[in-house]
Amino acid sequence: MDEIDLSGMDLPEKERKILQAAIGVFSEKGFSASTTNEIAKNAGVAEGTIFRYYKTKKDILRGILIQAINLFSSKIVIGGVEKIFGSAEEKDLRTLLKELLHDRLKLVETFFPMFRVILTEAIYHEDVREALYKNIAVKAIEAVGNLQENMVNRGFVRGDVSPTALLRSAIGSLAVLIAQKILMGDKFTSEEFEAEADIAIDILLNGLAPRSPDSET
Amino acid sequence: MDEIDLSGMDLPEKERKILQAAIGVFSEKGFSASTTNEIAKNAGVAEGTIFRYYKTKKDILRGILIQAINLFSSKIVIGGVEKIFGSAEEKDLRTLLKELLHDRLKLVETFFPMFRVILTEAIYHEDVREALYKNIAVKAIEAVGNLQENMVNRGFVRGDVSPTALLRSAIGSLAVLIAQKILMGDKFTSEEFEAEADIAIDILLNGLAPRSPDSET
Amino acid sequence: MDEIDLSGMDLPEKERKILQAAIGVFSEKGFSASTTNEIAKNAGVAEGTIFRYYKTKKDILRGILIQAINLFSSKIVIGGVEKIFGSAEEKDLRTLLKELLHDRLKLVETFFPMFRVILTEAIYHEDVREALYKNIAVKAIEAVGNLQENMVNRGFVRGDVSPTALLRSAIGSLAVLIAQKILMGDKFTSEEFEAEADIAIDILLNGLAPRSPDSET
Amino acid sequence: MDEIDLSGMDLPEKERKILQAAIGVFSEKGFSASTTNEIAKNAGVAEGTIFRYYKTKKDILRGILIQAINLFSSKIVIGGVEKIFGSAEEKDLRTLLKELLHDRLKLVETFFPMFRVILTEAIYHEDVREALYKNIAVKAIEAVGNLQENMVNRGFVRGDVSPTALLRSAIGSLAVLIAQKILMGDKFTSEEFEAEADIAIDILLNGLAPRSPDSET
DNA sequence: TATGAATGAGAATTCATTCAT
DNA sequence: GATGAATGAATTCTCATTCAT
Repeated sequence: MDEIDLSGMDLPEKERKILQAAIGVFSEKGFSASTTNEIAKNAGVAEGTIFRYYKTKKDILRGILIQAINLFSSKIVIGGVEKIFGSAEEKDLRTLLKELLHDRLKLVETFFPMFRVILTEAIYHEDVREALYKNIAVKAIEAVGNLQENMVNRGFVRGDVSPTALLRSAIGSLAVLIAQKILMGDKFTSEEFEAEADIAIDILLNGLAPRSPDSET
Repeated sequence: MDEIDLSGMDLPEKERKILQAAIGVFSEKGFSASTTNEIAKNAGVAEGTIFRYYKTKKDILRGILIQAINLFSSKIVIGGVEKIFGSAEEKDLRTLLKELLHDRLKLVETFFPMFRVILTEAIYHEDVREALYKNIAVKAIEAVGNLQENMVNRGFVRGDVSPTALLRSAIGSLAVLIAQKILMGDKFTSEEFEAEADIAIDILLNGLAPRSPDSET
Repeated sequence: MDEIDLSGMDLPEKERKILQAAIGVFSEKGFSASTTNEIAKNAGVAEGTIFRYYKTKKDILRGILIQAINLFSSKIVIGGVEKIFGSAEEKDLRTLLKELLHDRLKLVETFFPMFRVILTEAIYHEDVREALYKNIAVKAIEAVGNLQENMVNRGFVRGDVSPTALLRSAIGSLAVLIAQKILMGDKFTSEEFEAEADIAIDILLNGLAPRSPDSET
Repeated sequence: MDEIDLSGMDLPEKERKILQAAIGVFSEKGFSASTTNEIAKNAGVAEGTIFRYYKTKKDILRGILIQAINLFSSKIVIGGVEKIFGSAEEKDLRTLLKELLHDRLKLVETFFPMFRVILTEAIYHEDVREALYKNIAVKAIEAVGNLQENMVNRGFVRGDVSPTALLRSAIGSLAVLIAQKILMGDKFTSEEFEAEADIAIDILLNGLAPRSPDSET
């Protein structure tokens, strides 16, 4: 659950180790409760070395945020969505959403420590929210906008709602499920999760209201 | 947005002041970054006094959590839902959900500092999640279960999903909206929020998929 | 040589101890080379206690400077001069200067650690010089101005030079001697010092140039 | 005001740069507050290089002191005095002292950073004072002794005081003026300085006491 | 020889907690 | 009970010095 792979981001060897260790420690205890001493130990460097790369403890956090935004914005997060929806000519939306859910779950699991750090910061700091919004949310909305027309044409989604609303509802439905799986994983067997996922997607697609009898055939 | 009223929970005057101040300070900076000195100042008591009521700083947090669970579990949180759904014989589900959304938004706004503290703790601590789950989630699911039969009979909701799933989807849809409103409030005018709320509820009720043409008449 | 008595300046017991210790340590090693740990030890308080009274190490220095200016400005420094010159109707200038020299020497010896600290700071910091100038030099020049008319009338000093010039020359002549005594004290027996002092005062009064023969009788 | 020229002292290129940079930095912040990192930067060498030439930071200071003593002892300090007093057969003492004052002022201005460093060290360290005394003061006294007989014969100075006393009084009178000019230069216009210098020299020559009326004619 | 990354001992500062009043 | 001064362990950060390249 530790050891996020940052090797893609070409940082000096030591800096990467420090960042990686910091993500682990911050994620475990939160920023303020973490000590540079512990980060140094986990990174396998001297405490002083940390401060060659990051002027202050706070700068480490900033470093993490920057990496996170790089990581989540274009390449992985948005890219993943586009790959799933772009390549899948033949699949119906239900299948696509299921794939998406699993993909996102894996993403969150992989980057869980980083997520936790960022989430906490976002909860407390306007400027972090702002940065996430600008760098991730805006791009995601754009990406959904691009997909939507195609989806509408294929009869997959309603055409009468904005990409924002569409995205929000999808995120809401899936995020709650993912959060539950991640945070209370031990209450969920895999099969249960699959079943719950199917239901959640069904509700997302068809709504809570009963279908009018004739439309179900 | 400050000054949560805990007067219902009969605590010694000073203790209440301390808790209230602590909620404010923890909410602003997080637990670890907050100092007992600042709490004392905000509470208008001497620093030493805090330690008459709470053996350690951590105990203050525990005190907040206990209050929070009391507050959120039965009376306010679940109670609110029951009142809305119970009393409203004549309204349709769309209206009820709208009312619920506004009620929950007001709740979150009122208790925002407390929420923030609890949320952060829940993110980091299994035992807090456990406590919240047992004391709040379980009750909420029960409450929804009780409502559901009635709703199904009135043709408001599908009868083929569990209360858990139902609750999860509803929470997902509405929570994202509330979070957005709370955290990025300045990007939302009231009218925009109303419009977005209507759409979110519509999606929640009817789904993302296009209704089959004949069912719309 | 340590233990400056600051008891006149009513400071809290602990604060006085800290200040006193700081003067000693700063004087011995200079500000930057001194550690708060050593100050605390010398003051007999915990290191943390220092920071209840002075937010930063630098503030301790500021505290010393303030005390020093209080001490040196009115009461002791200027006051001493006035007492010597004011009360002594019958004595000639030579005697007065001798008394002054001894008084100043004692003053410098008593406050040597404080002196050293202030001197070093003054050498490096414009603002300290400014403060000393405004609070001490200006007053001293005034005081000399007040004395001068009386002196001129009694035929003791020339009336054709400004108080500033007069003060400067007097300080120059005496300060070098005092500095030598303080810094190289072990090269000076008391008798030698007295002899040198007499000569220095004679030169100050009569100049380096040979007196014109007739004026010597 | 920076950039002391040490090129006379044949040191390896890098070593000279390091010393020069160190003088600048030490002079600005004092020894303890200066960092080898900053010295390296100012010298345009790597931090490690410093330690090839000087085993410790303290050794850099020692290096400066050695240079300073070389510089000030024979050549510049004493030499300057001898040149002024030796060559000037026709001038009177007032003129000579004026020339000396200007020469010394220029000297102090030129070597101000070095001066500041040495002065601070001398204030704190007996051994530095000792070194300065032996290498500079003793030679200066000798030099003055050599001049004095000639001066006395020409009716310029009193013959009844020791070279030491003579030197001390001269230094006292002129040093105060130079210090004031250097440290509070902005309070002095050039003309004011000249006027003050004339007065100081007059007092040094003729004393503070009024000349006996008949001797002035 | 020169470099500069890495080190770790040591410095200033913070803060929960204690306790005499 | 309430206070707030005092504590000192713990924390962040600095910097002279070393050493592999």
